[in-house]
Amino acid sequence: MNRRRSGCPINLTLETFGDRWSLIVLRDIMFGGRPRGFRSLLAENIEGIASNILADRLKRLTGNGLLTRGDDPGHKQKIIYGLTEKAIDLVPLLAVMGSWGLRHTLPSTTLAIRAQVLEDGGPQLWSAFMEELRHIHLGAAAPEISALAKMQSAYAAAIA
Amino acid sequence: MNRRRSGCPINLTLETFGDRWSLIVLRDIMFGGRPRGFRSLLAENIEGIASNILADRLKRLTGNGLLTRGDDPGHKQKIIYGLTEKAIDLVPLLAVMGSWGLRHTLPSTTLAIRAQVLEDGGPQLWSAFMEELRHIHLGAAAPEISALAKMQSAYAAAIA
DNA sequence: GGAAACCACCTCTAAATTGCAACCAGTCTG
DNA sequence: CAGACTGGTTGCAATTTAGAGGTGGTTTCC
Repeated sequence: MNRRRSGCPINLTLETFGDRWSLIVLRDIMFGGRPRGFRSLLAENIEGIASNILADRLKRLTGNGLLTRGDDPGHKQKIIYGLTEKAIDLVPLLAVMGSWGLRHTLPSTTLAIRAQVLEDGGPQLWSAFMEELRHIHLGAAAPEISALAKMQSAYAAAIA
Repeated sequence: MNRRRSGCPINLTLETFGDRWSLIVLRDIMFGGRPRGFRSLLAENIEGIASNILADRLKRLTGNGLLTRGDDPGHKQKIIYGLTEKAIDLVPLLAVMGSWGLRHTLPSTTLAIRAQVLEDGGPQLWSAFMEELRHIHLGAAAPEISALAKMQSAYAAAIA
C-alpha cells in the first residue's frame, strides 16, 4: 500500500507511469497496430526491455486500469494485452513528448517519422488516432482516417 | 557515459527526465513564479523530496541543459536555479499531464486548480505562460497576459 | 506420437537507485 | 560573535533494476 506523495495531478500522473519503462510499453502497444502478447512485446521492443521488467510493468499497468488482459481464442495459454480508454487518452501526451524529443534530442531519422506525423497532424490527427485505437482495442467502429496508415506510408516514403 | 537505449524521440525524452522526481523539480521552478534556490525548493516541495535527490536532479537537469545555475548578487553562497528555453518548452507537456491527471486520478481540489486553468486556457494560454517564463527566467519582455496571475486568482476564488 | 518451437512468466544475482537522517563549512544578520 | 541560513555531502538500509537462465505447460510439425 503505497500512499500518495501529494494530490497534485502532475504528481499523481507521474506516480501512475512516471518511470523509465511504463510509457515505453504503452508506446509499443499503442503503435503496434494490434493488441499484443508478452513474447511479441519482448522480442519487438527496440530498447531491449528485460522480461522481468516487462512482466512487472504489464502487471502494474493492468492494475492501474491502463491495460486489459484478454485470452486468445486460438491458444489457451496466450494472453493478449490491450489498451483501455484511460491509456488511449494518453495519445496527446505521447504526441507532445515526441514533439519535445524532436526539437531537443537527436532522434534517429527513421524513428522520428512517427513523431513528426503526429506533430504535423495536430490535435485533429490525434483524435483520429484515438478513434482508431478504440476500434482496435475496444471494438468501436473504424474511423475514416487511419493515423497508423499515415505513419506507415510516411515511413515507407522516407526509406525510398 | 550511459549510451542511449534507442533513437526513438519518446524514449530519448524519457531518458532526459523520465523518473519520479525530475518533472516535480521542474514543476516547482516553473510554477514557483521566480527563480529558486536549493533551500526554498527543498522546503516548499509538497512531496517531501530528500535533499540528496534534489541535489542530484538539479545537477542532472543542469547538465542536460534544462536548468541554469546563477549567482545571487546579495549572497555569495546562494545559487539561483532558472529555466532554460528547453525547459520552458515543456509547458505543453506539463499541461497535458495535468489534464490527464484531472480526468483519470483523484487530485485534491485545491491542487487541481492550476491544471484546470491551463486546460481551460488551451494552447493560447500555454503560449502566454511560456512568454511569462521567458520574462522571469530569461529576461525577455513581460507578456500582456499573466498565466500565473490567472492561476493565482482562480485559486483565491476557489478558497473563498 | 514424439520433438521442437512457442507461451507467459519466474528465479537468482549483482549493480544501481532511492529514502532517510545526520552532518558540514562558509555566509549573512542581530 | 551567536544563531540562523546557504548549498549541499555522507553513510546506510531498503528498494528497484538489469541480465542470464529456467519452468511448466501448449501448440505445431513431421
